[in-house]
Amino acid sequence: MQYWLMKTEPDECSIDDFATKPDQVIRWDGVRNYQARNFMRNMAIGDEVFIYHSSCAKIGIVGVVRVTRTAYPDPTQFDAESPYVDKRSKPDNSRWDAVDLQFVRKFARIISLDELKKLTELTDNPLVQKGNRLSVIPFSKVERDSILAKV
DNA sequence: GCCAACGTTGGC
DNA sequence: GCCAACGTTGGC
Repeated sequence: MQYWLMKTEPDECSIDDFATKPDQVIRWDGVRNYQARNFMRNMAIGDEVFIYHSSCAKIGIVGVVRVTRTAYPDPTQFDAESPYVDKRSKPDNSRWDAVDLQFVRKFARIISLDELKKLTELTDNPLVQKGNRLSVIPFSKVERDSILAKV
């Protein structure tokens, strides 16, 4: 079992999109950063993923989802209508990947960025470091447990 | 809306 | 391979 965190703008995809359809899987596409993509390629079925709401009024960790399908070519990169289209990516040499995710739980409250910054277990985690833009972040079990203890 | 920090691109 | 220019992220 591995642990991860993924950032999302709740206008695009929020924990409520998962919570309102807990039996459905949601394709997590649109990741266009190589480091984040490589982390996605390391995900396994059943891995836990914290959902983090960014660029919004209430920034922080809002719940947990799990991986139901490991990395596969992100179809939006070939979709001319998609804002995520990448004309340099070819179907026989795909550049970007998606994973499928399913709801696990929504926290009773948001664990805010301010709180996360105060957790000593997270001091070295990119999430709380200034200027970090990584949208898929691996978490150790210690880091993960420190967050669940705050819920 | 601002802007610092960052990743990517492309000319050389 | 270097690095300036550019576009994007994301907190404030």
